[in-house]
Amino acid sequence: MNQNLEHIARLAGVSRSTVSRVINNHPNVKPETRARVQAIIREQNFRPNAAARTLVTQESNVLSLVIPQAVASTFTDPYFPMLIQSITAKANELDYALMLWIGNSNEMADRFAQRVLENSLFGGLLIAAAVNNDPLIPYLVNVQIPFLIIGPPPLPELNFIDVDNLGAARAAVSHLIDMGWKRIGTITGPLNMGAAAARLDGYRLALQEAGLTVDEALIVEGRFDEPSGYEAMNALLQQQVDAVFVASDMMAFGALRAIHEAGLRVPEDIGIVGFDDLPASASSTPPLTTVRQPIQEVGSLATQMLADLLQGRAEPPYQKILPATLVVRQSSGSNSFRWSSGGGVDSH
Amino acid sequence: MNQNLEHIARLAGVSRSTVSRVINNHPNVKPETRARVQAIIREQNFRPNAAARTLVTQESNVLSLVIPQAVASTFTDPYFPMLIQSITAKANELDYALMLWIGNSNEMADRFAQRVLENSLFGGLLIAAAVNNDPLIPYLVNVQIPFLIIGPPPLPELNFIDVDNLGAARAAVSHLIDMGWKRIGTITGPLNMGAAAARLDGYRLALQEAGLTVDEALIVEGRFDEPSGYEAMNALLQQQVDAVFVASDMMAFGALRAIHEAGLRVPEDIGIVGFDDLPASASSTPPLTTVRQPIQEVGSLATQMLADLLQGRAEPPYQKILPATLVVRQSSGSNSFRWSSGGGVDSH
DNA sequence: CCTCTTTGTGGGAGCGCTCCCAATCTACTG
DNA sequence: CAGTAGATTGGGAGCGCTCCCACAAAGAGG
Repeated sequence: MNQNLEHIARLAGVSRSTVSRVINNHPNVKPETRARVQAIIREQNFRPNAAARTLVTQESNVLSLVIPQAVASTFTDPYFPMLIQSITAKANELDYALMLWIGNSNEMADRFAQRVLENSLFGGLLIAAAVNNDPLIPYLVNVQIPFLIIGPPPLPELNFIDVDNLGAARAAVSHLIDMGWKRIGTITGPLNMGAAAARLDGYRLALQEAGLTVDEALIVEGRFDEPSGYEAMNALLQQQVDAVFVASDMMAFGALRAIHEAGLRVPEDIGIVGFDDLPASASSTPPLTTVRQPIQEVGSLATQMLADLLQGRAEPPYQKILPATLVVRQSSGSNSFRWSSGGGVDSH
Repeated sequence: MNQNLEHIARLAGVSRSTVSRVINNHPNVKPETRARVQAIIREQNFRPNAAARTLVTQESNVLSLVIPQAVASTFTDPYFPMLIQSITAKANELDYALMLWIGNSNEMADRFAQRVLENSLFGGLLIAAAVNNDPLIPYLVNVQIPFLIIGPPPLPELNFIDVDNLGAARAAVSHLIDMGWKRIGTITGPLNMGAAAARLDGYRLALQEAGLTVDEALIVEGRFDEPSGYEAMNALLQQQVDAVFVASDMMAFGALRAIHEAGLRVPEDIGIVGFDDLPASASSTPPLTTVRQPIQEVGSLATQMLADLLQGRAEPPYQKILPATLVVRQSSGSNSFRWSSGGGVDSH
């Protein structure tokens, strides 16, 4: 039953080698021979054995995307879905297959890393949302598999693509200061993740630059998801903040919910800036001022960069930082007089 | 540089075969030999070559999840993310790696199918959200790769897992009728998808059973996403519907937006029932009455069923239909008097 | 007509692994 | 203490492919 090159070769009256040449589009096959072989291949529904091929060439067209430790909520937030989608799209375009590894908090990180390693057949890896001290990174360095980090790299010499988290956070907080808010708090992501830490640094920097003191009581750590934003905002309301920089839009939605429940209005009573610019952020109540992260571009570029690395078109360390821009809408303050982007019409 | 069994064997002073036995946990290796070999493997950071292994055993621990044609919006809807997450979790648990294939509307379906086929090394496939006439299905049948459909099967004898779309839709619409609504429309999913068609059938059935006529003008086709729900609802408002059964929660959110924009209230003026029971549906305004689909369970079970098939623990056709239950909240009507589930407290 | 290149084709070797069988070693039986 | 079953180990074969080299066939040039 199992077909192989030899089988096709026999049917076409040629040799294994010729069939191989036809499949791999090598030159030096007589056009009519090529046509005959191709016909048989189609007719027999023959697909060359990927394992055998990989074995001999020592390379596969498989990339892996690794998300070391996802919680259930990771997937109600569109960030990862959008990232995954842009990665699969680019991978398909470049003719790579994508292997998806999502770590599970219950599983030991170490065992997970082992499993990923054992199964990533020669391809490269994309690591998203790595936490500090993830055991996978040292393993990979050790084993010399090409890989690229999506986000801030835990070590300086690694390949990575990131957005300018610090700069964008700083711009967001400066904007809140410009809008006249005084007591500005922040809701951070999990601080063992580089992106969350960088955004917090940006927050501190902006306050310092404006000559304001950083009050540690106004810094509350969240988990990037909606419920944690809700909780954190409730804590900040106790601290009488009048504005908040929230490190993700999902948390900002949670914060909005907490603020509304407390009977306060945005942006009349409290100013708020998010981070991500999710599709839903433009139509929240009120529309959210937020930092636009080019999520899809990050995914797409990450894939391209890894392919460059694998195919020798780039040398490590291969690093790129994309800008992230502030999108001013209504949640950060009544702004019709100074930030008149577009029509500048206030909500009715 | 490249390590192999022979290399480890030499270092441990044993043969290739023994190393293989250690790696595969075969019995009949003297405990101290086993320990020595394991030590060397760890020390050398050795990982057996997956391709070679697959080549000889003719089986791999790779499953593929195929989403034949996703649009960008597919991934702002939590349905697929939740499905993917439950599948990866189960796959990891069963020691399978997961390959993810997301079709792209621009790419020819046929070429996509070919690529999937060529790269799915011996493992089985999970097909989600298949559209009718997808060329992948006949290919798979032809090539005899084990696969399982998530959703209604396009052919009767295929392996599949589905939820009772028809029954649940019928219950949802019956509920609207029970709430006293008369002119009940529906927003369907893309009707070339089995699940969408089945939900529409349920809608028709419920109306017929209640002795109501089905008005084709009250049936509007959407694309399962928020914007299409918004558009469809605007069309239905023209038709003066007083209630709507919406085939996905995302579309229901869009419908809610359209209704609010039109200055109408839910559930005072219009009753609405969704489908999916996404996490956000419990906290929408008003909380959405919807059909709870056990998305995660579907993903998890699908993976388990495919593994059963691959490992010969089940014979095709292997089929399962899960119940979906109506969750009554506030959007379907003021219900404190007849559907007093829980406290039955109305919104204040 | 003979050499020399070019084009097209076939077959051997070998990628790293598993599986089978044979060989060896051990421990126990009568 | 021979005899044997069982445990342990080693090496050959072969999975299906690509790559290299050898060779045949077909032109090109003198």
